Amino acid sequence: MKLNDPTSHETAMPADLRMTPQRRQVLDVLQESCDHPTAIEVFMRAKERIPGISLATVYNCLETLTEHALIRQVNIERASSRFCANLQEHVHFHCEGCGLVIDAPPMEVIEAKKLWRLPEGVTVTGLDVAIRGRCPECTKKTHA
Amino acid sequence: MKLNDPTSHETAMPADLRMTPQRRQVLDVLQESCDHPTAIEVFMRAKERIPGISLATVYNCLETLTEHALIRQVNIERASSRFCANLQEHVHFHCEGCGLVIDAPPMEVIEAKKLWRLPEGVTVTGLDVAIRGRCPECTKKTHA
DNA sequence: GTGAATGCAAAACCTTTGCAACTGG
DNA sequence: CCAGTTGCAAAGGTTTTGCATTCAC
Repeated sequence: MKLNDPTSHETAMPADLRMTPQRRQVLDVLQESCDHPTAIEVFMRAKERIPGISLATVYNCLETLTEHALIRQVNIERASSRFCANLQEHVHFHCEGCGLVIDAPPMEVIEAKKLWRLPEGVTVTGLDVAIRGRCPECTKKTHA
Repeated sequence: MKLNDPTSHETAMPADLRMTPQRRQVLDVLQESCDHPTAIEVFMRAKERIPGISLATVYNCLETLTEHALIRQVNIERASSRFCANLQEHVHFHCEGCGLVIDAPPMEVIEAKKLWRLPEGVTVTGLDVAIRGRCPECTKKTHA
């Protein structure tokens, strides 16, 4: 049996993670999808394999799998959109410790096409960047 | 009277935007806030000034002000979080035409601290990037 | 056997919508 | 005056929660 083969749909579960059919299928669904499904979409696809699976379980699985780094949650916040009146070009630094949000201006013009490999022919109209980390205060606390 | 002074709380409304007390206060709240409030938070702060203001109006104002580029909406999607099992380092390209999401790997290691001006002492643990634009197909349609 | 995970239903949220009343230009 | 905006209430959709049942180890 293949273990830890990224192309396999039989990724080994970490030892500290109980392997249930629901978790297995949720992970499989995501490994077979390339369209970044929402929780609801994962639910519908998983339901084709485990008709009795519940939405709450899918949410549980997604959370657990994310915690164990088997999948990634694409949006930084599950929460609601935030707004700001700072119209200068800038990105956002989110402190994982205290939730602080700091505006960070670019050092130089950021050209997405030079930094990331994009398909030929795409048009880039904007860039939304969220930097995750710990603010100076929370960094100190971590070291303490 | 100061017009178009970004530090003023009396930013001139564009000629094509009807200036109502509600819009004025929602904009003022955002210009006085540096913590990127959510719609609900804007609502609560605006309520202190216009007790009768309704949440629906705040949503309306946020949408209108965003359309007129007087404020920015921080998260790309109002919609729900998406998930992916691609654990390779990559960012996401969202097509504004058809909604397609494409994974884009970095050309080289991205160092947030070199690209954006961050406060001294912060720890960076991750970078979430969403590139907005039009995929090759939708780019063609736009030119047609 | 037992602690953890599931399924279900209900609740909690956030956001949108429909519509009558109101108002800024 | 009147198109556009507001406030309210209700609906829509997503996510979370509580709890009895089931299950993986």
